[in-house]
Amino acid sequence: MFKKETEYALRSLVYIEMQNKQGRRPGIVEISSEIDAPPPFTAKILQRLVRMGFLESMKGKNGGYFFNPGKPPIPLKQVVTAIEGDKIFTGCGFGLSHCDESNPCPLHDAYGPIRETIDQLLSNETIQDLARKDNPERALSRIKGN
Amino acid sequence: MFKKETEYALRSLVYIEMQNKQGRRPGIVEISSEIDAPPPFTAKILQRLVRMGFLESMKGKNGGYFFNPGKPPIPLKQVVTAIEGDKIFTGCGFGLSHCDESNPCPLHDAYGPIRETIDQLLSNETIQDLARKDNPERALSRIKGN
DNA sequence: TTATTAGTTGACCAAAAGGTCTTTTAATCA
DNA sequence: TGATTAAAAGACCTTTTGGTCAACTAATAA
Repeated sequence: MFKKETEYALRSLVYIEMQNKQGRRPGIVEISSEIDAPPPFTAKILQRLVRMGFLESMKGKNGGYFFNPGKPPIPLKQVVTAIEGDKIFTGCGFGLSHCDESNPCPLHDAYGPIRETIDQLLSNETIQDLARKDNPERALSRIKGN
Repeated sequence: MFKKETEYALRSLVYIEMQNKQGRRPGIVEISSEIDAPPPFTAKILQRLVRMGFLESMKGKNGGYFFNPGKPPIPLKQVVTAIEGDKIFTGCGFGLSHCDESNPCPLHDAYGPIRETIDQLLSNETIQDLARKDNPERALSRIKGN
């Protein structure tokens, strides 16, 4: 569904939000270990997310990653489009150009609802929603990757 | 949604079926041009599909690709899994392992229906269905890629 | 004010996906 | 049978994705 970079980004953000709510600012080593991702790759991805304004970071002792509590919750769609673009929300399931209601490709009618469902889910769910879904211990035990 | 190889495979198969129904056996040059894919890459993909038994080919004059009319229609899911595996039908949308009903990851409940919809569509639709969806001229004009 | 902690940066490497090219093999028709 | 047509096969190349590494910079606490 998503590429690795997007998966790691989503998992990192959810984990960081969970820790922030406990008053902690997790660092790269902790985050990458908890979400089961390679530390240097995780660092690179988080740097990008910081530059794009999704979250903030602090160097030095007690440093780490954290969300600006003043900002609104972040829909998953924002993260996905920032990393992968909007092809998944607009593109044709069959890989065809010139595919719309008036000139549908053979798969258009069938694929439309799928695209709709994906779009709605990722528009409505936020990082903060996901971090809230469970109590922290249970969520933590299941956020590990494959 | 799919990788290029899968897209080209599906488009090639639909085009070949459409031509077969007109009593023709299209070759690589014709197919790749009609579906807007690179000829050598298309050749490679079709060779694989032939080896996997999805269709047959003939060398020499009047040669080309064709389906064995005795075989049953081919669900899109068969082609997709043969090329990409079944990750799209079984994997977790969030990229997590250990994700099932009894131990759901944060996205599990929301993603389930999407996976279901995709699975059903690709299980029910066949190459032959798609080739039948329109009259050949209209279908041909819209099967071109992006 | 310096040692330590922790994020930043950019160059680099490896694997997979996407794509090309050349040689060989097989079928058919003149 | 030989010329022609068209697929088969495999080596090779390029780009993207995934991932690593080492040097650098900033914050802070002792």
